[in-house]
Amino acid sequence: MLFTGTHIHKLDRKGRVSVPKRFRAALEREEFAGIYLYQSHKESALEGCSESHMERIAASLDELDMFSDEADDLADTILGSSHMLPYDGEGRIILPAELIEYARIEDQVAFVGRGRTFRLWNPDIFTPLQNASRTRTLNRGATLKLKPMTDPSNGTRPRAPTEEDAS
Amino acid sequence: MLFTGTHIHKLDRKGRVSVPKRFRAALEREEFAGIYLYQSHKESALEGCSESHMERIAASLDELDMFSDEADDLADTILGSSHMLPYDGEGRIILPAELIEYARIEDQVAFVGRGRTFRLWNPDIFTPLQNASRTRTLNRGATLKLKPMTDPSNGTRPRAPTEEDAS
DNA sequence: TCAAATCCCATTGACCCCCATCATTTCCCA
DNA sequence: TGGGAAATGATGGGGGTCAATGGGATTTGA
Repeated sequence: MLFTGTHIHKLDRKGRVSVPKRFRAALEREEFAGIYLYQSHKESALEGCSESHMERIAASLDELDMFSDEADDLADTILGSSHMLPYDGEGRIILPAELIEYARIEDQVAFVGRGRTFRLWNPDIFTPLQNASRTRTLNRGATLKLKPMTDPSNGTRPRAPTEEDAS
Repeated sequence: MLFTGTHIHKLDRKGRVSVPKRFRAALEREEFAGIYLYQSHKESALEGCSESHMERIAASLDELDMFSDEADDLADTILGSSHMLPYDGEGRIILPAELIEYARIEDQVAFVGRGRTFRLWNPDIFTPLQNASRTRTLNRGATLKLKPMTDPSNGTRPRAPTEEDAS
Protein backbone atom coordinates (compact mmCIF):
# COMPACT_ATOMS: atom_id res chain seq x y z
CA MET A 1 0.00 0.00 0.00
CA LEU A 2 1.17 3.48 -0.84
CA PHE A 3 0.63 6.90 0.62
CA THR A 4 -1.03 9.07 -1.99
CA GLY A 5 -2.83 12.35 -2.21
CA THR A 6 -2.93 15.44 -0.06
CA HIS A 7 -5.24 15.53 2.94
CA ILE A 8 -5.72 18.61 5.04
CA HIS A 9 -6.85 18.07 8.62
CA LYS A 10 -7.34 20.24 11.62
CA LEU A 11 -5.00 20.48 14.56
CA ASP A 12 -7.21 20.76 17.63
CA ARG A 13 -6.69 22.60 20.85
CA LYS A 14 -5.10 19.57 22.46
CA GLY A 15 -2.50 19.27 19.71
CA ARG A 16 -4.23 16.30 18.09
CA VAL A 17 -4.73 15.68 14.40
CA SER A 18 -6.52 12.85 12.61
CA VAL A 19 -4.34 10.71 10.41
CA PRO A 20 -6.17 10.38 7.07
CA LYS A 21 -8.13 7.16 6.76
CA ARG A 22 -6.26 6.31 3.58
CA PHE A 23 -2.94 6.51 5.34
CA ARG A 24 -4.12 4.43 8.25
CA ALA A 25 -5.37 1.86 5.79
CA ALA A 26 -1.91 1.75 4.23
CA LEU A 27 -0.52 0.88 7.65
CA GLU A 28 -3.09 -1.67 8.67
CA ARG A 29 -0.63 -4.55 8.68
CA GLU A 30 1.90 -2.85 10.88
CA GLU A 31 2.52 -4.18 14.31
CA PHE A 32 2.58 -0.75 15.85
CA ALA A 33 -0.69 1.19 15.53
CA GLY A 34 0.67 4.63 14.85
CA ILE A 35 3.23 6.52 12.80
CA TYR A 36 6.79 7.78 13.09
CA LEU A 37 7.62 11.43 12.44
CA TYR A 38 10.90 13.29 12.23
CA GLN A 39 12.14 16.60 10.97
CA SER A 40 12.89 16.81 7.29
CA HIS A 41 16.52 17.77 6.57
CA LYS A 42 15.75 20.01 3.69
CA GLU A 43 12.28 21.37 4.14
CA SER A 44 10.19 23.03 6.73
CA ALA A 45 8.22 19.82 6.95
CA LEU A 46 7.99 16.55 8.82
CA GLU A 47 8.80 13.16 7.39
CA GLY A 48 6.42 10.37 8.21
CA CYS A 49 6.73 6.63 7.86
CA SER A 50 5.74 3.26 9.24
CA GLU A 51 7.48 1.24 11.88
CA SER A 52 8.77 -1.27 9.38
CA HIS A 53 10.23 1.53 7.30
CA MET A 54 11.98 2.77 10.40
CA GLU A 55 13.32 -0.74 10.96
CA ARG A 56 14.67 -0.64 7.45
CA ILE A 57 16.48 2.59 8.19
CA ALA A 58 17.98 1.13 11.35
CA ALA A 59 19.06 -2.01 9.49
CA SER A 60 20.69 0.08 6.79
CA LEU A 61 22.56 2.07 9.40
CA ASP A 62 23.79 -1.17 10.90
CA GLU A 63 25.50 -1.93 7.64
CA LEU A 64 27.49 1.25 7.64
CA ASP A 65 30.66 1.00 9.62
CA MET A 66 29.52 1.05 13.20
CA PHE A 67 31.82 3.91 14.09
CA SER A 68 31.66 6.02 10.97
CA ASP A 69 30.87 9.68 11.34
CA GLU A 70 28.23 9.50 8.70
CA ALA A 71 26.35 6.75 10.47
CA ASP A 72 26.56 8.76 13.67
CA ASP A 73 25.07 11.81 12.04
CA LEU A 74 22.25 9.89 10.45
CA ALA A 75 21.46 8.08 13.66
CA ASP A 76 21.26 11.38 15.51
CA THR A 77 19.16 13.15 12.92
CA ILE A 78 16.77 10.35 12.06
CA LEU A 79 16.59 7.82 14.86
CA GLY A 80 17.42 10.28 17.59
CA SER A 81 14.96 12.92 16.52
CA SER A 82 12.08 10.67 15.55
CA HIS A 83 8.84 10.51 17.43
CA MET A 84 6.80 7.34 17.75
CA LEU A 85 3.19 8.48 17.80
CA PRO A 86 0.39 6.01 18.56
CA TYR A 87 -3.17 6.59 17.44
CA ASP A 88 -5.88 7.25 19.93
CA GLY A 89 -9.17 5.39 19.54
CA GLU A 90 -10.21 7.73 16.73
CA GLY A 91 -7.03 7.40 14.68
CA ARG A 92 -5.53 10.67 15.82
CA ILE A 93 -1.99 11.42 16.94
CA ILE A 94 -0.66 14.11 19.23
CA LEU A 95 1.79 16.33 17.40
CA PRO A 96 4.67 17.11 19.77
CA ALA A 97 5.22 20.83 20.30
CA GLU A 98 8.77 20.51 19.01
CA LEU A 99 7.55 19.26 15.64
CA ILE A 100 4.71 21.78 15.39
CA GLU A 101 7.26 24.49 15.86
CA TYR A 102 9.76 23.06 13.41
CA ALA A 103 7.21 22.77 10.61
CA ARG A 104 5.63 26.09 11.55
CA ILE A 105 2.25 24.42 11.72
CA GLU A 106 -0.68 26.46 12.92
CA ASP A 107 -4.23 25.18 12.91
CA GLN A 108 -4.10 22.95 9.87
CA VAL A 109 -1.90 20.07 8.77
CA ALA A 110 -1.42 18.82 5.22
CA PHE A 111 -0.62 15.11 4.91
CA VAL A 112 1.15 14.65 1.57
CA GLY A 113 1.70 11.15 0.23
CA ARG A 114 5.10 10.25 -1.21
CA GLY A 115 4.68 6.54 -1.86
CA ARG A 116 6.37 4.64 0.94
CA THR A 117 6.57 7.74 3.09
CA PHE A 118 4.67 10.96 3.50
CA ARG A 119 5.18 14.49 4.71
CA LEU A 120 3.37 16.86 7.01
CA TRP A 121 3.20 20.55 6.15
CA ASN A 122 1.60 23.76 7.08
CA PRO A 123 -0.72 23.97 4.03
CA ASP A 124 0.04 27.65 3.59
CA ILE A 125 3.66 26.77 3.05
CA PHE A 126 3.14 23.63 1.01
CA THR A 127 0.61 24.85 -1.56
CA PRO A 128 2.83 27.47 -3.19
CA LEU A 129 5.73 25.02 -3.24
CA GLN A 130 3.56 22.40 -4.87
CA ASN A 131 2.49 24.82 -7.58
CA ALA A 132 6.10 25.76 -8.23
CA SER A 133 7.15 22.16 -8.50
CA ARG A 134 4.27 21.35 -10.81
CA THR A 135 5.35 24.17 -13.07
CA ARG A 136 8.94 22.98 -13.06
CA THR A 137 7.84 19.48 -13.94
CA LEU A 138 5.73 20.69 -16.82
CA ASN A 139 8.45 22.93 -18.20
CA ARG A 140 10.98 20.19 -18.00
CA GLY A 141 8.64 17.87 -19.83
CA ALA A 142 9.60 15.31 -17.27
CA THR A 143 8.54 11.77 -17.89
CA LEU A 144 8.93 9.01 -15.45
CA LYS A 145 10.33 5.75 -16.67
CA LEU A 146 8.10 3.11 -15.20
CA LYS A 147 9.46 -0.17 -13.94
CA PRO A 148 7.97 -3.23 -15.56
CA MET A 149 4.65 -4.13 -14.11
CA THR A 150 4.60 -6.94 -11.61
CA ASP A 151 1.02 -6.68 -10.58
CA PRO A 152 -1.96 -6.23 -12.89
CA SER A 153 -3.66 -4.05 -10.37
CA ASN A 154 -1.17 -1.30 -11.14
CA GLY A 155 -2.37 1.70 -13.06
CA THR A 156 -2.35 0.90 -16.73
CA ARG A 157 -2.90 4.44 -17.63
CA PRO A 158 0.29 6.43 -17.19
CA ARG A 159 -0.96 9.73 -16.09
CA ALA A 160 0.53 12.93 -14.91
CA PRO A 161 0.39 13.72 -11.25
CA THR A 162 -3.32 14.00 -10.75
CA GLU A 163 -5.18 16.71 -9.03
CA GLU A 164 -5.07 15.66 -5.45
CA ASP A 165 -8.14 14.10 -4.03
CA ALA A 166 -8.74 16.15 -0.97
CA SER A 167 -10.38 14.48 1.95
CA MET B 1 12.05 -3.43 18.81
CA LEU B 2 13.94 -0.22 18.22
CA PHE B 3 15.18 2.58 20.40
CA THR B 4 14.01 5.82 18.86
CA GLY B 5 13.50 9.39 19.87
CA THR B 6 15.01 11.62 22.51
CA HIS B 7 13.60 11.47 26.00
CA ILE B 8 14.77 13.86 28.69
CA HIS B 9 14.36 12.71 32.27
CA LYS B 10 15.39 14.02 35.62
CA LEU B 11 18.26 12.76 37.69
CA ASP B 12 17.09 12.90 41.27
CA ARG B 13 19.02 13.56 44.44
CA LYS B 14 19.66 9.88 44.95
CA GLY B 15 21.24 9.50 41.54
CA ARG B 16 18.21 7.75 40.05
CA VAL B 17 16.72 8.32 36.63
CA SER B 18 13.65 6.76 35.01
CA VAL B 19 14.33 4.73 31.90
CA PRO B 20 11.75 5.89 29.31
CA LYS B 21 8.76 3.60 29.12
CA ARG B 22 9.30 3.13 25.40
CA PHE B 23 12.83 1.89 25.98
CA ARG B 24 11.72 -0.48 28.68
CA ALA B 25 9.07 -1.76 26.31
CA ALA B 26 11.75 -2.41 23.70
CA LEU B 27 13.55 -4.57 26.26
CA GLU B 28 10.55 -6.45 27.54
CA ARG B 29 11.68 -9.75 26.14
CA GLU B 30 15.11 -9.55 27.71
CA GLU B 31 15.96 -11.87 30.49
CA PHE B 32 17.65 -9.22 32.59
CA ALA B 33 15.33 -6.43 33.79
CA GLY B 34 17.64 -3.52 33.35
CA ILE B 35 20.16 -1.97 30.97
CA TYR B 36 23.90 -1.97 30.30
CA LEU B 37 25.84 1.28 30.14
CA TYR B 38 29.42 2.06 29.25
CA GLN B 39 31.45 5.09 28.30
CA SER B 40 31.37 6.09 24.68
CA HIS B 41 34.91 6.19 23.40
CA LYS B 42 34.22 9.02 20.98
CA GLU B 43 31.78 11.26 22.75
CA SER B 44 31.09 12.69 26.13
CA ALA B 45 28.20 10.29 26.39
CA LEU B 46 27.23 6.86 27.61
CA GLU B 47 26.37 3.95 25.38
CA GLY B 48 23.41 1.88 26.40
CA CYS B 49 22.14 -1.46 25.25
CA SER B 50 20.39 -4.66 26.17
CA GLU B 51 21.97 -7.72 27.64
CA SER B 52 21.67 -9.65 24.40
CA HIS B 53 23.36 -6.84 22.51
CA MET B 54 26.19 -6.93 25.01
CA GLU B 55 26.61 -10.58 24.27
CA ARG B 56 26.74 -9.77 20.60
CA ILE B 57 29.58 -7.36 21.28
CA ALA B 58 31.43 -9.98 23.27
CA ALA B 59 30.97 -12.47 20.46
CA SER B 60 32.32 -9.97 17.94
CA LEU B 61 35.36 -9.39 20.12
CA ASP B 62 35.96 -13.10 20.12
CA GLU B 63 36.36 -12.97 16.38
CA LEU B 64 39.10 -10.38 16.50
CA ASP B 65 42.57 -11.72 16.95
CA MET B 66 42.60 -12.61 20.59
CA PHE B 67 45.76 -10.76 21.44
CA SER B 68 45.53 -7.84 19.09
CA ASP B 69 45.85 -4.38 20.53
CA GLU B 70 42.49 -3.53 19.12
CA ALA B 71 40.74 -6.36 20.86
CA ASP B 72 42.50 -5.45 24.07
CA ASP B 73 41.39 -1.87 23.85
CA LEU B 74 37.83 -2.71 23.00
CA ALA B 75 37.60 -5.27 25.73
CA ASP B 76 38.88 -2.78 28.25
CA THR B 77 36.74 0.11 27.17
CA ILE B 78 33.52 -1.72 26.58
CA LEU B 79 33.39 -4.86 28.64
CA GLY B 80 35.71 -3.59 31.33
CA SER B 81 33.89 -0.36 31.94
CA SER B 82 30.34 -1.50 31.45
CA HIS B 83 27.79 -1.36 34.20
CA MET B 84 24.83 -3.67 34.55
CA LEU B 85 22.04 -1.59 35.99
CA PRO B 86 18.79 -3.17 37.17
CA TYR B 87 15.51 -1.26 37.40
CA ASP B 88 13.92 -0.48 40.69
CA GLY B 89 10.20 -1.07 41.13
CA GLU B 90 9.39 2.09 39.17
CA GLY B 91 11.64 1.38 36.19
CA ARG B 92 14.49 3.60 37.33
CA ILE B 93 18.21 2.90 37.41
CA ILE B 94 20.93 4.36 39.59
CA LEU B 95 23.53 6.12 37.50
CA PRO B 96 26.96 5.33 38.95
CA ALA B 97 28.94 8.42 39.93
CA GLU B 98 31.72 7.40 37.56
CA LEU B 99 29.38 7.56 34.57
CA ILE B 100 27.69 10.77 35.68
CA GLU B 101 31.07 12.37 35.83
CA TYR B 102 32.26 11.01 32.52
CA ALA B 103 29.22 12.27 30.64
CA ARG B 104 29.20 15.53 32.59
CA ILE B 105 25.58 14.95 33.49
CA GLU B 106 23.95 17.38 35.87
CA ASP B 107 20.29 17.29 36.73
CA GLN B 108 18.89 16.03 33.46
CA VAL B 109 19.59 13.02 31.27
CA ALA B 110 18.74 12.70 27.58
CA PHE B 111 18.06 9.17 26.39
CA VAL B 112 18.73 9.18 22.64
CA GLY B 113 17.61 6.24 20.53
CA ARG B 114 19.99 4.84 17.92
CA GLY B 115 18.09 1.80 16.72
CA ARG B 116 19.56 -1.24 18.41
CA THR B 117 21.33 0.88 21.00
CA PHE B 118 20.92 4.23 22.67
CA ARG B 119 22.99 6.95 24.29
CA LEU B 120 22.76 9.00 27.44
CA TRP B 121 23.77 12.65 27.35
CA ASN B 122 23.70 15.84 29.24
CA PRO B 123 20.98 17.52 27.12
CA ASP B 124 22.87 20.79 27.12
CA ILE B 125 25.74 19.06 25.37
CA PHE B 126 23.70 16.90 23.05
CA THR B 127 21.32 19.45 21.58
CA PRO B 128 23.94 21.61 19.85
CA LEU B 129 25.71 18.49 18.59
CA GLN B 130 22.49 17.18 17.13
CA ASN B 131 21.93 20.46 15.33
CA ALA B 132 25.44 20.29 13.92
CA SER B 133 24.75 16.74 12.83
CA ARG B 134 21.68 17.83 10.97
CA THR B 135 23.56 20.58 9.21
CA ARG B 136 26.35 18.22 8.16
CA THR B 137 23.83 15.70 6.89
CA LEU B 138 22.14 18.39 4.84
CA ASN B 139 25.38 19.71 3.36
CA ARG B 140 26.65 16.28 2.60
CA GLY B 141 23.40 15.62 0.78
CA ALA B 142 23.54 12.32 2.52
CA THR B 143 20.83 9.94 1.66
CA LEU B 144 20.73 6.56 3.15
CA LYS B 145 20.77 3.64 0.79
CA LEU B 146 17.99 1.55 2.12
CA LYS B 147 18.33 -2.16 2.20
CA PRO B 148 16.00 -3.95 -0.16
CA MET B 149 12.76 -4.89 1.42
CA THR B 150 12.67 -8.52 2.34
CA ASP B 151 9.02 -8.80 3.02
CA PRO B 152 6.25 -6.26 2.80
CA SER B 153 5.04 -7.26 6.22
CA ASN B 154 8.50 -6.66 7.55
CA GLY B 155 8.72 -6.17 11.26
CA THR B 156 10.30 -8.41 13.76
CA ARG B 157 7.77 -11.08 13.86
CA PRO B 158 7.47 -13.43 10.92
CA ARG B 159 3.93 -13.39 9.81
CA ALA B 160 2.02 -15.32 7.23
CA PRO B 161 1.95 -13.43 3.95
CA THR B 162 -1.74 -13.01 3.41
CA GLU B 163 -3.19 -12.78 -0.04
CA GLU B 164 -6.18 -10.55 0.30
CA ASP B 165 -3.98 -7.69 -0.55
CA ALA B 166 -6.82 -5.80 -2.15
CA SER B 167 -8.30 -2.57 -0.86
C1' DT C 1 27.34 0.78 62.90
C1' DC C 2 26.95 3.48 59.14
C1' DA C 3 26.18 4.18 54.35
C1' DA C 4 24.19 2.80 50.36
C1' DA C 5 20.88 0.28 47.93
C1' DT C 6 16.13 -1.41 47.61
C1' DC C 7 11.36 -1.27 48.65
C1' DC C 8 7.26 1.14 49.26
C1' DC C 9 3.91 4.70 48.96
C1' DA C 10 2.23 9.55 47.70
C1' DT C 11 1.72 13.12 44.33
C1' DT C 12 0.97 15.18 39.94
C1' DG C 13 0.27 16.11 35.41
C1' DA C 14 0.30 14.42 30.72
C1' DC C 15 -1.75 11.22 27.95
C1' DC C 16 -5.30 7.98 26.50
C1' DC C 17 -10.00 6.13 26.55
C1' DC C 18 -14.54 7.14 25.94
C1' DC C 19 -18.56 9.36 24.19
C1' DA C 20 -21.12 13.04 21.78
C1' DT C 21 -21.56 15.79 17.82
C1' DC C 22 -20.81 17.24 13.14
C1' DA C 23 -19.84 16.69 8.23
C1' DT C 24 -19.55 13.68 4.21
C1' DT C 25 -20.14 10.14 1.55
C1' DT C 26 -22.57 6.01 0.32
C1' DC C 27 -26.44 3.45 -0.40
C1' DC C 28 -31.13 2.43 -1.24
C1' DC C 29 -35.44 3.04 -2.97
C1' DA C 30 -39.09 5.53 -4.79
C1' DT D 1 -32.23 10.04 -11.18
C1' DG D 2 -33.10 12.59 -7.10
C1' DG D 3 -33.67 12.62 -2.34
C1' DG D 4 -33.46 10.84 2.13
C1' DA D 5 -31.55 7.56 5.41
C1' DA D 6 -27.66 5.17 7.19
C1' DA D 7 -22.75 4.56 7.63
C1' DT D 8 -18.35 6.35 8.15
C1' DG D 9 -14.77 9.66 9.03
C1' DA D 10 -13.42 13.99 11.40
C1' DT D 11 -13.64 16.94 15.46
C1' DG D 12 -14.41 18.46 20.42
C1' DG D 13 -14.02 17.70 25.14
C1' DG D 14 -14.37 15.35 30.05
C1' DG D 15 -12.27 12.50 33.12
C1' DG D 16 -9.71 8.36 34.58
C1' DT D 17 -5.21 6.16 34.39
C1' DC D 18 -0.49 5.60 34.44
C1' DA D 19 4.38 7.13 33.81
C1' DA D 20 7.53 10.11 35.99
C1' DT D 21 9.08 11.90 40.20
C1' DG D 22 9.98 12.66 45.27
C1' DG D 23 10.87 11.03 49.64
C1' DG D 24 10.45 8.05 53.73
C1' DA D 25 11.22 3.33 55.62
C1' DT D 26 13.56 -0.99 55.62
C1' DT D 27 17.15 -3.99 54.35
C1' DT D 28 21.77 -5.16 52.89
C1' DG D 29 26.56 -5.20 52.96
C1' DA D 30 31.06 -3.49 54.10
